[in-house]
Amino acid sequence: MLENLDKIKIEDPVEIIISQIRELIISGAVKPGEKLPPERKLAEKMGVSRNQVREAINKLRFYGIVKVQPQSGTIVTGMGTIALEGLISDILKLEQVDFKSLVATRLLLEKEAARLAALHRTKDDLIQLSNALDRYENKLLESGVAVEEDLLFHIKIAEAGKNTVLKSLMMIITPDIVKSYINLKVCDDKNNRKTIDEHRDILSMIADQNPEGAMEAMNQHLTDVQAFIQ
Amino acid sequence: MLENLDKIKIEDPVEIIISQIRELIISGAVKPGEKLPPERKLAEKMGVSRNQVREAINKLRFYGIVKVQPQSGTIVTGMGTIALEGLISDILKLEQVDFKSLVATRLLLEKEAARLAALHRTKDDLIQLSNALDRYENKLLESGVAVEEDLLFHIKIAEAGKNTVLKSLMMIITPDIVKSYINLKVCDDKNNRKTIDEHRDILSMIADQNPEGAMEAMNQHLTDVQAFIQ
DNA sequence: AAACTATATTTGGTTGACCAATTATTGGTT
DNA sequence: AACCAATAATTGGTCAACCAAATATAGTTT
Repeated sequence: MLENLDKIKIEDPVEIIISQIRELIISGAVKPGEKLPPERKLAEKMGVSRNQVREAINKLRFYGIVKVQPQSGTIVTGMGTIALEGLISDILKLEQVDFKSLVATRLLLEKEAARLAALHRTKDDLIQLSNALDRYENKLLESGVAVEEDLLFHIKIAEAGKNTVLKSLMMIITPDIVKSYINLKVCDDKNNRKTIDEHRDILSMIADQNPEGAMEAMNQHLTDVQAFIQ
Repeated sequence: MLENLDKIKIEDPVEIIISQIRELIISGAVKPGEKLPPERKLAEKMGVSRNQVREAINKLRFYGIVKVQPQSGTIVTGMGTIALEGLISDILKLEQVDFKSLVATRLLLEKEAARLAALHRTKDDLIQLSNALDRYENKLLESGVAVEEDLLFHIKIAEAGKNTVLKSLMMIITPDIVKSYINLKVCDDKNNRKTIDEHRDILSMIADQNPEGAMEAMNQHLTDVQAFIQ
């Protein structure tokens, strides 16, 4: 009998507050550049504590939707409406990502990162990459699993490419990659040898300053991983 | 005489706290899966208020580095160390992005988005894109500036591509694009006609389901914008 | 001794009051 | 009337005390 009852979705108060503020902005009541009502007023109007309003504003600030000026007010930034369009309810933070999109996007970013690394790597970058690769191999042979070290190597590649934005984006999706990989148990002993070789291939292409080769090596590596998962 | 004095970089307390917690994690004192010391202890040890520790933990939670369990404790997630490597001091949030990296990365994402849109667009997507384009043109001809509407059109393209992660990433860098464009005054009357035509080209390629053409049209469009800036 | 229950402690969350910087208002001076 | 300085009100930031849930501890029973 009890299993007929639907689970009640308890909604986080701050999410409700966010959507209320969102309404204020997209309805045009508060236009970009203007100030939001003060925290106290918002709290009073909505009948909640000021701290909760505060936390909601914090989140909005995090996404760059508003900008707070201490002792003055919080102004909504110009582009706010764009981000808000997507904020409908999926609290951003690329939650609930579908795996296909994730790996496809990763492939795109990683290939470019490898290409750029081949073009712009310095001697110091090569040392860093080599060290990261060593750490990866040691950890893998030792404990059989080295997801983090693996991805750290990839991050180092992005660093060598000298494109800060690309690196940031890779770091943003990395947590989700890790999560997916752990869930799907990517790591398998018989694959270790192969992935190590592939990593070395990538590094050598970068060392040779061969952008197309690096891109292709990365492509090979990731499609291998991809194939293994499916 | 006074201009000889260096500006003192006043560091935000919570950033210091973050780096301290970061030290705890990467030093291995608190391993992934384990609990962080309670907020009160951290506050006492560092000689700061609990609220500041609290805010630091909030930020770490945003980045997915820790996960708080109310009335129990805050555990560090497995992938935390990776993100922390890059968190050294540049407060993430792709602050202080260099413009070159930004436009280069945008080009990469937008081209792929256009390609995917040509492959996967539905009839409804075409309607949405057409509407977005209309809004852009109207706003541009009316007020002479339509940065937001411009980017909203691009976001719609990403949506039509059906790759959620790619869209999220585009939404992440969009605010910085807007900021840069406004600062550099991209919009200019004599360019309006051209950009409108280019937008229409992109849309028609997507409508024709021509992925290579869409990619090339997008490439053309963005390199034009890029050239105008420099 | 083991298992369970009741109590005490610890933990993150919440609240209301206070602080300093900013902004608005007021009164006076030129 | 215009400008300016002094004061009052407002605002986001900070803090210490309190709350309820989760956990650890002690006590009791079997």
